[in-house]
Amino acid sequence: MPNSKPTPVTMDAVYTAPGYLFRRMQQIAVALFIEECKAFDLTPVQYAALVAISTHPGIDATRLSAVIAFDRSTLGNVIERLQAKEYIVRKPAAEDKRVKLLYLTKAGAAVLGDIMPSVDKAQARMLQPLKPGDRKTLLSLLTQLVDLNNEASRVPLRAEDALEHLGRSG
Amino acid sequence: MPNSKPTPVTMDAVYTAPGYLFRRMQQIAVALFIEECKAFDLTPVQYAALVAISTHPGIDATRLSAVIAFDRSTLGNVIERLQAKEYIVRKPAAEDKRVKLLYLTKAGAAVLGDIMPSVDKAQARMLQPLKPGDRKTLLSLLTQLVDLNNEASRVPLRAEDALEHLGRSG
DNA sequence: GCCATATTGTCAGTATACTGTCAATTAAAT
DNA sequence: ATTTAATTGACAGTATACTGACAATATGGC
Repeated sequence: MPNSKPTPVTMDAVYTAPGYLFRRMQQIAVALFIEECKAFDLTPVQYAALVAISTHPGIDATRLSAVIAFDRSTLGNVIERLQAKEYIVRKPAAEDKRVKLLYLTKAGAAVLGDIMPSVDKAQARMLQPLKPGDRKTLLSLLTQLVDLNNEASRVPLRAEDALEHLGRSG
Repeated sequence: MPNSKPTPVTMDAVYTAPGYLFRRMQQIAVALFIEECKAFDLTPVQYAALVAISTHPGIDATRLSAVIAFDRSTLGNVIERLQAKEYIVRKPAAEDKRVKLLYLTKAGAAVLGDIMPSVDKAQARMLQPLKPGDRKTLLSLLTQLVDLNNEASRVPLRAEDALEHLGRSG
């Protein structure tokens, strides 16, 4: 045995791990979103939920969680907060007493229209430090990776689920 | 005004936003870490903290938060849990009554050595779906982006802060 | 129609994260 | 030396996230 010493642990075990880098970028992305959108009192998660409800009026919570890939448990609280801010309303479904359907209010539609430029600014800022070509490359690889790893998270994205609610009385 | 209609909102406003993609990848990264490391009862955050304490024995909580770029408030709870698992100990500093210095226990060093292969497996799995060349490209761009956006988060990474504790009695 | 199964929303429990605040303590200014 | 400012660890409050469980309700096989 020429060398039986254990490999010394360095911080590179953390700094070069993709998981650590994704965590950092998520922190940075949220910070930039909050900073650019501080006039609107909406978090990134609440924004995504609003967009999905706007795109799929009358969707229910379970479908919504599949469409934006957020945990159903978590989403309950998000919906409560959006309701408290009077950006959405919940109406019980006619043919299924378990289900509550989600709709944007006028105020919700208004805030969604108003916040868009700030959201775009935040999204642009987080890629800003890269050269334009690199931005495209990163976005492309990131999109592929999220798609190819879709099943790995607890709540895989099921965009097509959004259409199911159209069969309801919605 | 040739067209005064508002732009219709689609889910692309969410799906193509880098912030959303980073959130998804973070969810996926944590899920894969937990799955690969379920035998060890360590979260990604706890793992990073253990590595940092191993690399910088006698570091204090504030320095630790700078070294792994975690919020100081959050880190308090993380340290408590690592202490409860008896992977670290806290000793009051001699020359500064406010400070508590952090050290790995034997059990902490052992679990860190044992968990490494599983951590590596998890990190490899999350990039696995990409071609090897694309993995390198993504990792390179991600590393650059995190570095260039360092100041944007509440707790920027300050790797050099780790050296300050060497001036203590530690 | 009845029973096993699945779905829906909800909740309790744990673990990150960030904001803001605080007391104790130390360092800096003068 | 005394006032001022900064640092440290802690805490309360809010907001994601995930696990596992639950009652109410629907649905399927038979």
